[in-house]
Amino acid sequence: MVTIKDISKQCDVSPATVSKALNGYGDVGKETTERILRAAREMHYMPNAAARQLKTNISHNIGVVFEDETMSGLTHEYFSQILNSAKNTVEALGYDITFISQSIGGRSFTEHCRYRKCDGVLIASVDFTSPAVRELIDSEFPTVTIDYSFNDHSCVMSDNVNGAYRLVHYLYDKGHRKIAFIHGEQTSVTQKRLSGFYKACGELGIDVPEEYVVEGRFHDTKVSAEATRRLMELKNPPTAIMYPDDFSYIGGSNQCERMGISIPGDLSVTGYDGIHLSQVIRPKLTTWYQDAVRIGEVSGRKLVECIEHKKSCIAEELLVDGKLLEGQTVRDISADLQNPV
Amino acid sequence: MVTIKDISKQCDVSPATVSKALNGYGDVGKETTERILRAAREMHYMPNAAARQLKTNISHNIGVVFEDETMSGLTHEYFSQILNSAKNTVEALGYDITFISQSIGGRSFTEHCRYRKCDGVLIASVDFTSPAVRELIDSEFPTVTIDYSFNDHSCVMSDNVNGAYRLVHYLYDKGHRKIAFIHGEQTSVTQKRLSGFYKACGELGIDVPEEYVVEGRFHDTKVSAEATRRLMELKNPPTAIMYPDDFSYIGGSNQCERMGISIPGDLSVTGYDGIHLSQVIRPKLTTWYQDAVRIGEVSGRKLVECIEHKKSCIAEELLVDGKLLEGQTVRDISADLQNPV
DNA sequence: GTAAATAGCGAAAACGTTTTCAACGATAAA
DNA sequence: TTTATCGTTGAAAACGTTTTCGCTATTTAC
Repeated sequence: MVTIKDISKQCDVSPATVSKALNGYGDVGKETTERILRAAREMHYMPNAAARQLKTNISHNIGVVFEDETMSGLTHEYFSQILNSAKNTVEALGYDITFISQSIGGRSFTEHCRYRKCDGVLIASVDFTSPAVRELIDSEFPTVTIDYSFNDHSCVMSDNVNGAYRLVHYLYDKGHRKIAFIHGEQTSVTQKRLSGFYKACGELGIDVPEEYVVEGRFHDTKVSAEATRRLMELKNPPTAIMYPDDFSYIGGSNQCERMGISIPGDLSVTGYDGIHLSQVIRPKLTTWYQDAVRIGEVSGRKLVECIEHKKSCIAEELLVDGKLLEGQTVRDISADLQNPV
Repeated sequence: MVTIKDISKQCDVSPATVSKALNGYGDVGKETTERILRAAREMHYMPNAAARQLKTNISHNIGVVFEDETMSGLTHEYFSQILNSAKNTVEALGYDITFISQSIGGRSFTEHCRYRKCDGVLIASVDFTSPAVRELIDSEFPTVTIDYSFNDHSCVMSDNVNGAYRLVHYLYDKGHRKIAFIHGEQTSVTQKRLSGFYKACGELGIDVPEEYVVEGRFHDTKVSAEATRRLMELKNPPTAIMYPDDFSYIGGSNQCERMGISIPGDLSVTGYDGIHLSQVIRPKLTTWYQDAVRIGEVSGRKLVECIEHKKSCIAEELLVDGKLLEGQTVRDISADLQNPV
């Protein structure tokens, strides 16, 4: 491996000068700088990250916390996309990404980060209420969380209030007045969607029977199928169901088929996420697209900003817009409104 | 941050002794060792990875090469699972994972690995024919590839020959004699599946018209839909189609619906991969399950073995078994065999 | 002309480890 | 008693950087 010392010999200058030239200090002569840079290039010099880190205490390394146990992090397309996008973003800024986990040896997230001297940590798809995450949040590391907000820490979220809000509006425009909402577990994401849901319903004068709002589970087809069954067996079933995510819709769809309910003939539905799958199945799913790529970008950028300007960087909640993907799972029943069954 | 020096002061021994005690050299007295370990624990000592790496030239860090451009790596459930599983495996062995990419600055995979001083590299889901990958393979780094085999390098694959072979046999048992195969791009995986396909057909005396074997694209619903259309418009259409992967099946399924072809009533189909999705859609997909978790495990283990016993570790091709997941997309038409249409 | 500022460079310390080697005292062997 | 052996410890060098500070030579200001 060629080191700074090798270059210094080659160019007949001191190691100090080489280092400075390489790092663009104004401190060294123009001609010398050029000679050094050329030599470095020709000799295929690669800085030794460990040495640099040891000296500067900067690793140019960002930790990423993903859920371990259920594997639901990496396997979830939404989060995979966020991770991938964040990775590309921070890489362009000179940072690498290392997975952080609490290992068997009882090493916590925080300790793992300390061991690897992460410059900052991106936290996504994890149980945010766990003490391990709390410890990390309270630690010395700059953090950015995704889809969950801590006080005094930056956070990137897709605009869940607006997403649910707009879906309701869309359904309303299509003539729906009996709208059910199968939502995810009690998380802050769920709460925002609920608030968007109720806000829209309130504005539009839609009456929401208690039994129309049911708790499901993200990404769980069994639960969504069961919830769908219950809803459709009501004396007064809804004309539209909003699912917590695109994947859950699959369960609902299966259930409808079992019950002889046609989508969108008898029942209109919407998903959430806008993953690839939702756009290739038939009927194409009407859903709310969360801009995962953008979320990854924004969170990566924000984290790097926090790292490099720790002082001036303020904690903030960044909202990323989504958009409605109009598919074929919502029927326009506004004509029926005049003469209801 | 508490260092070895701090501990040495606390325990009234030299830093050298502390280091040795911590690393379990036999070299240091029993009582002293205990004192040191206790102090380390109490003071929350964390070794400085950079310093250690600088000295030992071992980073305990494994690079992972995933496709960048199309994002098809991380977003592909099969590969996500492999990655996740490999991650868990190597973490248990004391290694962390860092993503390796060729960055904008024109840094190649190999240079990136050198910069981070990766102890070894896992290569998956990438264009294996690219010069950048070739360079990495030829470099000083121990590598393990997934689903692609280089000479003199270890490689982990699911048993693609057997997978295709067994699918054909299964279809045959259900009475199918006209079996079409939409396969993926020309990769070594595809070639193995083709060879398994032809082997089974040969053994069973199944005649394979040339037009029954068509090149599609992995994970591409449009292409699979189009290929399905062509096949079903033949004068003599197949009674069964094998798709290159579960996702591609979605495209085929849509096409069949458009053409009024019922699955499995009029056409039997199989997928490949056995991702979550395939088991929750209706009809449930009959498919070949690739044990991604096992593949990740095996490749992680093998890589660490190569790293830690560079000398004695032989390059080998490791096959991981899969299994048939019987769904509802293959109809038993053996009764029809007696009196064909 | 002198004094002061500046540009360009190098010596050396430091970052936190690991590891070699020597030294020491104590014990075993001769 | 002397010598060899062993177990335990420490001094010090090394890994490849970065950065401070001081030095010289040159330029600028007066």
